[in-house]
Amino acid sequence: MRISTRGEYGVRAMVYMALNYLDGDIPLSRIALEENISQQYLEQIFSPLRQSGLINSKRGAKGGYTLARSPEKIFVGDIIRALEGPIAPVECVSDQKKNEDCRCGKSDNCLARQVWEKLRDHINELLNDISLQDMLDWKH
Amino acid sequence: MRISTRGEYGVRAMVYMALNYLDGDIPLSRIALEENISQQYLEQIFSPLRQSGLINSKRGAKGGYTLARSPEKIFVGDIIRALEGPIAPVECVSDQKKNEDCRCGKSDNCLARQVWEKLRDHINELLNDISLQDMLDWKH
DNA sequence: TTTAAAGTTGAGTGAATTAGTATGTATTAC
DNA sequence: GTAATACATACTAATTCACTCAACTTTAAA
Repeated sequence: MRISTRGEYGVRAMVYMALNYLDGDIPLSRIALEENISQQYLEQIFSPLRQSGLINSKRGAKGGYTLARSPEKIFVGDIIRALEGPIAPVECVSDQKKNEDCRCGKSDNCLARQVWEKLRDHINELLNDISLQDMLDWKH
Repeated sequence: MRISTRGEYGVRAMVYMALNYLDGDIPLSRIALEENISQQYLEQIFSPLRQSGLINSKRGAKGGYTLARSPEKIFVGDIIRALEGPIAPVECVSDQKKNEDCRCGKSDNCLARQVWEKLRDHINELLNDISLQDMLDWKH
């Protein structure tokens, strides 16, 4: 039950962006430096964040990234899903999958499946309810 | 955010054991057949389940496995933890780890960490609350 | 108009993990 | 003694992870 470093770094980077929301465009070099993450790896991470519409980019000198909307409108769930795809503890309860694709072969009376569905929904509800602004507010 | 097939198969096998709780010793060959899981792989999965005290084993002909206690006293969280270790979305909120080991270097004001802690606790609370008996009761 | 700073893209890579197989040993019922 | 079972260890092919590397495009500023 681990998220990858993409998700982990992505959340940290987005929190950093939220903390510095008023600074305008923030170059990756700055995030890489302050969060101690490889800049080239961050580039890979920011690409799907941009494609998901969570951040805007500006190319060229003095360019960088900005949050696409205010921190209270961006949720951890958005970030994780952008970076790791649909949140699902097993393949057969992922959005793209239908019951029939289940490894277990039980089309509708798979008791285990109901656990995975509950777990999936629980995780999504939690992560969809934590905004970047919520996280900023936690700061003592 | 996936669990491994060990956890997935482990839960299915344990549900099977619960469904057939009154049958006495159940050999792996039967579970492997009915749940369509490799018997050799199941052997690897049952070893930590036994070491965690969730099942008892009897060797030799007519041997097999039985639940170590009744289905209402065995929880999905027990099974997952036995097979995958502590449930934690990132390493730095795993039981074994201390704050200082965190990749981010922020000893106590890591905002991201608080998300992972909430997520960890949420998942554990859910899985610690679903017993095998609960699952049997779901059966239409 | 040049230059440097920045984003964008795709390929490559070594290490680790996953999802199993394969093989052999020990124990027990009959 | 034999067959059925648990137990244990080693092996492996494929995949994923966590990056690095290299090339290109765009833009601001000198």
